[in-house]
Amino acid sequence: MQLLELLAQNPIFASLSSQNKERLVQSAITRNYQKGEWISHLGDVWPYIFVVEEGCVTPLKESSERSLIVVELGEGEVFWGLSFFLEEAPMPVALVAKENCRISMWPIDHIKPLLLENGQMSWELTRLMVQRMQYASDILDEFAFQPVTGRLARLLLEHFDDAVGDYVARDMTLEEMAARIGTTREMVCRQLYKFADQGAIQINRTEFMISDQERLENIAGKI
Amino acid sequence: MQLLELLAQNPIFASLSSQNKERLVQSAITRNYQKGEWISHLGDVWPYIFVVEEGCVTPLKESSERSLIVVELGEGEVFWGLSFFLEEAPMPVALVAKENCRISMWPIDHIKPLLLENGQMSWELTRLMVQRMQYASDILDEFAFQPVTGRLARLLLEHFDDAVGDYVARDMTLEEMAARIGTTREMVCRQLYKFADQGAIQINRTEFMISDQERLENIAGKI
DNA sequence: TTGAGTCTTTGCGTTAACGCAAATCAGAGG
DNA sequence: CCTCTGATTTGCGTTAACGCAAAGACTCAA
Repeated sequence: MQLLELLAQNPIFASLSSQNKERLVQSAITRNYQKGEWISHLGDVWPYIFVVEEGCVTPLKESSERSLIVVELGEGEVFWGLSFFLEEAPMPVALVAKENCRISMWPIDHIKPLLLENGQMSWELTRLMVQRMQYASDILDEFAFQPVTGRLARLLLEHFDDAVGDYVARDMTLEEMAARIGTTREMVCRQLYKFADQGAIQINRTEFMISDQERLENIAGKI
Repeated sequence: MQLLELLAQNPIFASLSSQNKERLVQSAITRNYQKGEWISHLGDVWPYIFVVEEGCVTPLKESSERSLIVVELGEGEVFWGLSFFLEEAPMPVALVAKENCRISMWPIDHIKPLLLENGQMSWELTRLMVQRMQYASDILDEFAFQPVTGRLARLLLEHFDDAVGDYVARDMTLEEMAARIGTTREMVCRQLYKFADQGAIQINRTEFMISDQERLENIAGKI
């Protein structure tokens, strides 16, 4: 999709005059990234806001030995570095291209004037921020209150919703699942086969299906 | 301190005309809460923004059997329910009075017009939001990557900074510490005495001191 | 077809975290 | 001073989570 169209469809940019939108398209810094390439690093001061034009970007946290995939940003989604709003604030996540992708970004100087004079744009930005807060809050909930078992069950339910009653290819590696729920690939593997023992799922090396959704939901919610 | 003065000192409200500030003081819903009283509950739709006039309010998360104290809001600090910005969004935390306190709050209808016409106010609000994000992100980091040991060490360092080299009263219960780092009081107790064994702190039933700050910092950072 | 590289699976041993219950202690109030 | 209440401490047993290493299986390209 054209950048202009993406902006028009995004609640944050939609309220701008078409002249302003055009201008943004002109001034955008557009870049392509290969799968696996790093767009920015944890701790960077990275004062940009960007929109994903094509492909998929994943913000992720890292420590020695572990990483945590926080979310996936697909076409049309907007994200920004904290120092976009707060000078010197370092990135709390790194940005990595999950697939080959193209993003368009703007430094704060290009956007702040628009925000200050355009209340609606600020408002929508604030709303998006609140959504992100809500999301972050849910993740924290899981980490604080749910054991690995519950977090994995939840991941399966939301990521493999088309696997209810049907075998589908396992399109996430154990490593990736582990990174999404904050554990190790071995743990994920063991848990998967434990779910299978309990009859909630069926699994083999390459395929997978949710055979008893309700049971899996119980595991996700209550244990 | 007078509400008007609190508003004047708060970055968010400071940019308003004094007339608008006066008006806010007039229209504020001011309430007193007893220590331990609940101001709002987890999951409520609570479309208010408020400032703590006196005392201390703690947002906390709850599950059966556990609770997690996210932060403490002291005099002059501002907080809001998510549905202040996002209709129907439920509170991701409950609000509890940590001490007797007084807060002044406003429903969204009173604030939104100010935000839309006052870019500076929106901007400051956004900045505060970003700070909160950063904070939330740090908490998530701890939960995802740090074991109980590290989280507790960190808590000691930041909450008992006056205990470096001096005995101070233990003014947090084990239960409270547990709630701050997401574990149980027994775990906290055991860990404290383990720190003492390692020579990082000295502790008895009522008092406590950090005898080797550096060692504690090592535990907080690296383990 | 072979071989390197990548994933997955599993066995084994270790440490972390937990839950329960009993024992102990400090402080408040009579 | 005595008692009661609530907080702390500790012992014990159990489960969850982990790390390492080895063994299979699959992919892709030479």
